Amino acid sequence: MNYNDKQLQILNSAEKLFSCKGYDGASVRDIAEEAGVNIAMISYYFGSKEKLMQAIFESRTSQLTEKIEGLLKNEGLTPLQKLEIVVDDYVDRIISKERFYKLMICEQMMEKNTVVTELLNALKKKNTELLGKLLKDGEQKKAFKPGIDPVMLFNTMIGTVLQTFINKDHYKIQNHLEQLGEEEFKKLLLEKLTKHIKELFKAILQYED
Amino acid sequence: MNYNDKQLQILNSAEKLFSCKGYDGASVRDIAEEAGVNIAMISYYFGSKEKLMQAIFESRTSQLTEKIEGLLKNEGLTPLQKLEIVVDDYVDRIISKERFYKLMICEQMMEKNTVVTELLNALKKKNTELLGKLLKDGEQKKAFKPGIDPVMLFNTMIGTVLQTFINKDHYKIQNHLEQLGEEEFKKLLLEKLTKHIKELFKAILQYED
DNA sequence: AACTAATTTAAACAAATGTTTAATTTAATT
DNA sequence: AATTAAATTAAACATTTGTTTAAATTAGTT
Repeated sequence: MNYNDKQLQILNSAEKLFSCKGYDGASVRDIAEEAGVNIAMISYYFGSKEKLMQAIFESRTSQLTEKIEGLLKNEGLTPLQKLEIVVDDYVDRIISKERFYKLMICEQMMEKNTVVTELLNALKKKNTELLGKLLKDGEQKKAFKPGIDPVMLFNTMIGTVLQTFINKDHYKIQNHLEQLGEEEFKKLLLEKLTKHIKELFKAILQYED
Repeated sequence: MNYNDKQLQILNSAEKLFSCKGYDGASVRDIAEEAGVNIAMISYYFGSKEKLMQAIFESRTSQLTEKIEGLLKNEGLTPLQKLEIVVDDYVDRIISKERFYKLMICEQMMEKNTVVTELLNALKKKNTELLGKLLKDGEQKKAFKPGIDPVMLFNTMIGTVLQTFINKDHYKIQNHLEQLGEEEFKKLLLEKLTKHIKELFKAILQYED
């Protein structure tokens, strides 16, 4: 789908308000004001509030698995290297698209919008499939222990990152980082998180030697 | 706070509807109907919808850290044994109080209710403090590696469990467990999760030997 | 039985909700 | 310049929202 500037502005404002006030907590008037457009423009362009939500998810999740798919085909990398790139990619993605991932959690919990739910289910299936392949490949090459559940591994990665982000103020205080600006803090979190998750993965996936 | 039967019924119904429809998505009429009481009873007993939300959090979080505090004082256990009990306790708690923990995630993300936010912040602080002490103790006894961040460890535990629960339908399908009943499935998840998290913790906390 | 306090009710309140309308302005095409 | 299509607007629409009211009922006390 190709959106014009005004449509993109509405999508961004809606994503922002949905993520910090919730779907029902953010009114179309709120969204219109934030986007600087008339209320009627939302129905005009997207049909309804519900379809606006769907449009957010469709636009934000398109070409999401492509990067991982390309990575898996790369023959020059070891399974562990590939896995580390997957971690880098996911942590970075969640951090840079924080709002959308917050929205995603809510939608996964509530399951109010059928279209969104089905879109996310397809995405989860695809992701599990790709990670499963990577694990199987590593297993065959004696790089990973056998019998690792890709879903569990995925949940640890995503869960850790999201939980850290949901509690990032608490993390900031606990680690005495109050003086850091938002961008610096995000950078630090990204480094800490990728390191932590890679350690976790290596520890349970690799053979001790 | 001591609540009578009718108040408890309202609290339960509100928790249920808030967790599956969101705070703004669940109307006081919905809640009253679910609880089988007149709409006005909510204002009568709790003052307002907002204060009803606060009452849920206050009633569900009281005496939450006591168990962990008692555990830490127990001199007969090794730091690793204590940590494993903490994991058992948290996984079980989240699984048996799924609704409330869903609510908690939402509230942590939105931060709309100041009273709830402050209550949760105090809880996080206390939890980090307790886990930090346990890690320090294990460090001194040469059971754990030094320099582990308690917040990061906590986020991995809570994040993994919550993420698994948010995606439990997907987990069910991926592991071909569709025939299992809800209770059986929960039991299986509990076992899988505690095992997985304990493995993670041991792998990054203990010295290789 | 009489009285008081607590509970429960249906109805009403204003405010806010998502969506639509019909008129107007802007842009594009002929 | 005239015509058509697209974009934008303020106002109105019917519902739904959280809360309050004032009357009715129930329970507890004297």
